[in-house]
Amino acid sequence: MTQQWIDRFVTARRQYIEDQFQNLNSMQRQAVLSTDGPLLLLAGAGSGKTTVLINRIANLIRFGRASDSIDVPDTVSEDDVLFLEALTKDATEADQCRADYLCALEPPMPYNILAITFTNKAANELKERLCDMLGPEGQDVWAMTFHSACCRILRRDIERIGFTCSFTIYDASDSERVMKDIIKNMGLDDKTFPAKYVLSVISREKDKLVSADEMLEHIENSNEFRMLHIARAYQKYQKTLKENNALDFDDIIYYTVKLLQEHEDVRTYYQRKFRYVLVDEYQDTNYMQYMLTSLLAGGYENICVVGDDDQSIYRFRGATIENILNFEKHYRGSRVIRLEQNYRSTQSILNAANAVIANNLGRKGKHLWTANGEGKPVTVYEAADEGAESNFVAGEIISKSGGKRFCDYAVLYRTNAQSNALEFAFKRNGIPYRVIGGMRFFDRAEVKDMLSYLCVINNRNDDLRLRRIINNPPRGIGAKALETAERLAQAEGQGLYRVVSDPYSYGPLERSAGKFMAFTVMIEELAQLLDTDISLPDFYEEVMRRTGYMDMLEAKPTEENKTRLENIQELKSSINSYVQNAELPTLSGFLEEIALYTDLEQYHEGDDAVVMMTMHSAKGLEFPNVFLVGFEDGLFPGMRAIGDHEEMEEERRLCYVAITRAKENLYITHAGRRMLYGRTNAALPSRFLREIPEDLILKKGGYHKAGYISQIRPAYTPVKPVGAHYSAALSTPEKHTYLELNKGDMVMHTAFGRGLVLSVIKMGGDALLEIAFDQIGTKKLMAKTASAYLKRL
DNA sequence: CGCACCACAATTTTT
DNA sequence: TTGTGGTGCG
Repeated sequence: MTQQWIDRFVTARRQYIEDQFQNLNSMQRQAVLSTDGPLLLLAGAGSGKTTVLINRIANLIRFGRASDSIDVPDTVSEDDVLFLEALTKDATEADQCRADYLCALEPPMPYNILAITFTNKAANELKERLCDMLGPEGQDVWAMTFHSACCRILRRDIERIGFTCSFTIYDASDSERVMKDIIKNMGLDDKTFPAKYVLSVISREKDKLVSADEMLEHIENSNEFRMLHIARAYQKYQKTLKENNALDFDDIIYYTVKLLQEHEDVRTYYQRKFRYVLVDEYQDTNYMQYMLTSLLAGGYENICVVGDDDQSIYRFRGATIENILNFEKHYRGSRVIRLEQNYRSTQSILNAANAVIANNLGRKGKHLWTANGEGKPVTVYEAADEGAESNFVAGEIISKSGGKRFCDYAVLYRTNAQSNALEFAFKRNGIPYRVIGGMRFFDRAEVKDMLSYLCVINNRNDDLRLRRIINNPPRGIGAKALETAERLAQAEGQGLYRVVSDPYSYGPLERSAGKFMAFTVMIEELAQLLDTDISLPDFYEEVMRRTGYMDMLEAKPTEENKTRLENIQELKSSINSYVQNAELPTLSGFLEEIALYTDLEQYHEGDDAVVMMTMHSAKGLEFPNVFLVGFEDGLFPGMRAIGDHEEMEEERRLCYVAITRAKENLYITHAGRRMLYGRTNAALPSRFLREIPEDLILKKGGYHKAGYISQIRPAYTPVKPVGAHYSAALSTPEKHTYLELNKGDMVMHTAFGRGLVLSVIKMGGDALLEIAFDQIGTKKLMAKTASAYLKRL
């Protein structure tokens, strides 16, 4: 064929493929059709990014890189070109088949595609929608979370780094237990070295891919004794976990990266396997996850990341917004596509969100718009206290809903503790509600106990779980006997189970040997049971009985124990559903699923109830009516964020996420005083409220008029009030209208009382004041905001 | 060994 | 105010 024919073919091919994605807008389609090389997809809230992801994968499987390429196979004839050009929208099935065949260019198999998400929920949604679109072969796409993908990789090759493939996964509380023991054993004070803090330092090191030894090396020549101890604790912690054949959440990714880095054959295997890598919620990835994805995509460099820098709200967990900001530096020749059309909210809601987020400096910049229409203004309600605030929310829901479709309403707050007041109001008003978050099913003691039995049966090296259950229910194995056994195990460099299962070989254990024996025989019998063809649920039933756990609960039928009994029964239904869904159900498979599972999905059970959750948990969700409560400085943005620029930007992103959850109606409420931690404090409206243009806001609520504010707010005298500027000045004081204070000044605050200025730090046109108040202690205040309430003494 | 009592701290938490 | 974890006693 001549070049002209080839060009015509490429054009016709592109046209045909484009026609297959008519349901998308042009930016979305561009994202779907850009198959080759690194691609950064900046997808604003509600811009249909999951749809894009699914269609992109569909395009890859169906047409390979055809939509993005000028390559034409030699087999294509002039006839074919004419056929494609003549093809109409209502082509016969046979013609479509021929067209598909002609257009496909090196299409990958489903298992050549890796699509990584953060949550199980997102992964499941992806899988489901893929299967809807592609049929059963959608199952073979690697659509899973970071952690489950890594587990899958590790189960295959982890033996190369000294674990066995039946490894256990430790959750945060397991890790804490281990660390507490280590701190104690090292003779360190658990006040100066709280396990949580030590673990967080370790977590950050792991994120940087720094091993315990490397950390110690770095620290050794400095004289940071604190870090030195932590580095040693890190070493011990990793050693303990290895002995227990256990990995924590960070290890799952850390070791996968190490495995890929250090074993060329493994790396090559996956780099050849994954022709296309897609990463969802890229703004939430940390360094380690960046390394992982970049290693996995290192073969073909076909990496597509989807994210929204404005929705990065997990910095505190190590997520680094830099990954998204630096994508174009990390991957040369990358393309960037912005999805800014929003299909979720009204323009008013988007305007509010745009206005708030515009105050952030470190961002790529996006401007959401919608064809949905203006919509109603944002309702802002000022309440006297959290009780009144809750009543307003309850009242509004009752009058608006008319008792129907409660599930169309969501209440979002900054901290879980805020749900209490709301729950009272909802109960009083008979509004059905559901609180998401807080205590999770698999965190309940009795559930963890039963799971611990299963863990020990699955992995006899799991000392941590063994210790949890060895005397639960009580078997007369006391702390003393256990301690002796542990010392023996330590001395021999063996696992606890080894010692305990052979107690007669150890003199010091003779008194409790019988009891140890009885316990280990029971475990062994259960383990043998597993080798028969017993079903997993039946097996679990046996575990509940033979361990005596059920008897223990039935023996004392208190209300509490009845609930516990129900909970361990409920675990059986989890096993049931696992068995039904898994291809090849195994105990270790179930345990892995549980370990990597959070019951966030509980929300989609579909009962008609108002949902309450934190703004963090609401990410990715949407509701027709959203209430954002507790918009007060000190609560949202939180105390810690005030005066810390980075933190403040993160809070603002959270605010942006919260606002963009609403489809039709958005309410924002704040209270003049709020009880927190048993203490009532005066509170000022959140600065984020002031960032929303007034013309988008409809103020509601009589509290303002009831005069509370005018009581605490002293007559504010704006500098030279002139005509129309007067009201503007009232709501937003201009630069330098604040009280100029110096270190050492005594001040009087209308709400906080008398105080001494400890420090003044200038920040732009504002200043951060640190004031020690006589009554309530030291507070950080922004001069601009506080000036209205402060006077010099 | 189990229970009661006290001290203490307490954003957010996809895995 | 709430929950949790550690300690000490019966």
